[in-house]
Amino acid sequence: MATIKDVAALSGVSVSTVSIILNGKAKDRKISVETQDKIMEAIKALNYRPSVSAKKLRSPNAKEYTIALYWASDFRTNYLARLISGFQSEISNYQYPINIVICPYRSGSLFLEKGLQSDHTFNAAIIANTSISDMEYLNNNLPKIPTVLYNRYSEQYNTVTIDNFEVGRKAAMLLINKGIKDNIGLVHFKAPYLAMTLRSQGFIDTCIKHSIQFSDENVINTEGSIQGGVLAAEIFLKRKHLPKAIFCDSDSLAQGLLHVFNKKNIKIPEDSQIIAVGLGSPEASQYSTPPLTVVEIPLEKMAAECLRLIINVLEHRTDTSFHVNYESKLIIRDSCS
Amino acid sequence: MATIKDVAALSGVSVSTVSIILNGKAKDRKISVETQDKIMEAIKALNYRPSVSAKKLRSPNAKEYTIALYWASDFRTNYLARLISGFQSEISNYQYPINIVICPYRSGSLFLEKGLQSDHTFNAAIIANTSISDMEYLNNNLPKIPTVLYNRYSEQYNTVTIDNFEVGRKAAMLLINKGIKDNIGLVHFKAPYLAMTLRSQGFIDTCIKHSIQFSDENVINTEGSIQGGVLAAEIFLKRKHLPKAIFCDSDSLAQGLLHVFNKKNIKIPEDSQIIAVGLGSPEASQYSTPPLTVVEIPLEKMAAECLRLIINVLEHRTDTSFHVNYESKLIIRDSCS
DNA sequence: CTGTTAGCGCCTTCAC
DNA sequence: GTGAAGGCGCTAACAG
Repeated sequence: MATIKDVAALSGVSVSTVSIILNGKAKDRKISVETQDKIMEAIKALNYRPSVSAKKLRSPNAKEYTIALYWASDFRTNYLARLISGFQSEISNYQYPINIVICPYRSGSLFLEKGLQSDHTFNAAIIANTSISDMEYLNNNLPKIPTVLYNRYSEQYNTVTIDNFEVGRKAAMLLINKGIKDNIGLVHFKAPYLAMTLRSQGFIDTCIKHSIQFSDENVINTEGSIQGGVLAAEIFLKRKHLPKAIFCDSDSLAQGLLHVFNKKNIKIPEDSQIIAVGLGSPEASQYSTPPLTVVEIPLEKMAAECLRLIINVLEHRTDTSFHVNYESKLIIRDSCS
Repeated sequence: MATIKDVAALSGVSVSTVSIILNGKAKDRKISVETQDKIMEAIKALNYRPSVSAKKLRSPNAKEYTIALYWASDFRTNYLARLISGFQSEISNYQYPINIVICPYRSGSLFLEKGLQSDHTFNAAIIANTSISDMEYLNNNLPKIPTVLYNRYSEQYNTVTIDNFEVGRKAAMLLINKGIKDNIGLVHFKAPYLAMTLRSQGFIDTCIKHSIQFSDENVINTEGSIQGGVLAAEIFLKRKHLPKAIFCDSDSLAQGLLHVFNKKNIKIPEDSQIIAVGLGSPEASQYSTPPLTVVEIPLEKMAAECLRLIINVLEHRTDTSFHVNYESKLIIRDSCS
């Protein structure tokens, strides 16, 4: 990048002259129009852009933190919206600016992200939805900046989590307590994410533990979108018997099921009950047709906590690493009641 | 904020010693443990935090832009998610990092945002969902950094817009072409946002122009959430005659109507047709019960365009200010077909 | 083992 | 009208 010095050299004046013009004080200092034009030309020719770092360094520096949120770009921006809400509410508690920078990364390629390995980009980082290989990378390459993991656990990191296995277990227990004994369906997004696998595992293990039939035929891997739920529903409809109850690893998937079942006049919950993990907008689950029973994940609170804790680290209020665990909450609505 | 110099002074060593320790090179340089402890203590005592600006300034500076997105915090984070998607896809076209910082602001209080009036915070800004008073402020106080307005028009700014009036007109024309002649409802979020007002206005004016009855009783102001739509639906249900068609100024509102109408076994579109402005997840409208007819706003494309254009400005590829206008798109689905 | 110093890009004060 | 110099916080030689 060209500097003010380059501009000065090219236009044959001194740096201070350039600086004066850049700051719109040309009139005050009575700089000749020719000089100004010369300098403007040089600026364009060199594609000069002022360095915010240099400016910030010089200015009486107010306190300010810039915190990166690493977000796998194949994850639903719906969930991201909930984290941002959480950050917003936490940020309002502070007197100084806290900048959240959204850093999308390709799942499995977190190692490409230079920001984590440099200490001149962000003050701290919050890392969300890492895949198993991303976790492996992180465990072998500690970032240069303070870091919290969002909904992932590692001894070596600060973490804010929920018990994902328990999420699946809660869903299974609801069905079990309702006396359902067989023909249970499971829809999930097949991907290398531990959190998801744990939820499904919690569901399956709990079913099996209570000697509930669980046929592989009723486990459907699909995309993590409403469309994915639509596809899953169509597969279920081709079977002889619709599952009596279906666990969806996200509410997006469940919305897809609801759509298809409603269209085909399949009654929910009479013909098939639906329960989902609450990751998207809680309002959307609450007001779907019919309202969706969910194991709600407190994404906003977790995000706010991540931010609060990482700021504590930045301010030297925390010495050791922390591991905070949140509770998921079963919300029973008409889709499974 | 304390500096490395303060730390050095307090612990009675030189700045370089502190720097060595901060960068984890204590072992290499064989700094005594006592010195290290002394320094660590001083760091905590002074609550010292390294300045990223100073570090960045010193390091061989790769090109990088930090762009602020000003987003009114009372707006739905759903819509925000779509902008972020748009940014993501655009960012992937560049070889250097483009950091998007989400700056939430209180609607009507954009003037409090110091980042716009300083040039040592962000390289550029994208400003979204300004209220009428925010626009007034902006027109009288040009920011110090290159700026684009998102879905707002002003001569003095770069702008990326849609024709909001036309959005309402399109919705009205659909109903008119279907031969609906009276008892039309309108649900919107009453707030000082020009874009919304324009959409409603476009709808109302078009109805009136085609000599369609339009009673004020059928215009409902509510919150801009699904809950708001639920409330609106309940108000409609208390009337003698349900509107034959209802225009919702956002799909969130429409989801609330769908929920209530479905529950009360009111048939859509037979008993009442629903048409909405598509601001939330397009997938959610597509797969609701019934699928929702929307005038879809290309939020992602507009966001990507904002970013592309503002980078052109930063790179001196654009000289004059620009005004780009996007087309909304009527998508007819079962709720009004 | 630790200290001194130059310089990253920029702006401001002072001098010419 | 314009230039020279100092310093913002930090690191990396280079000196001891």
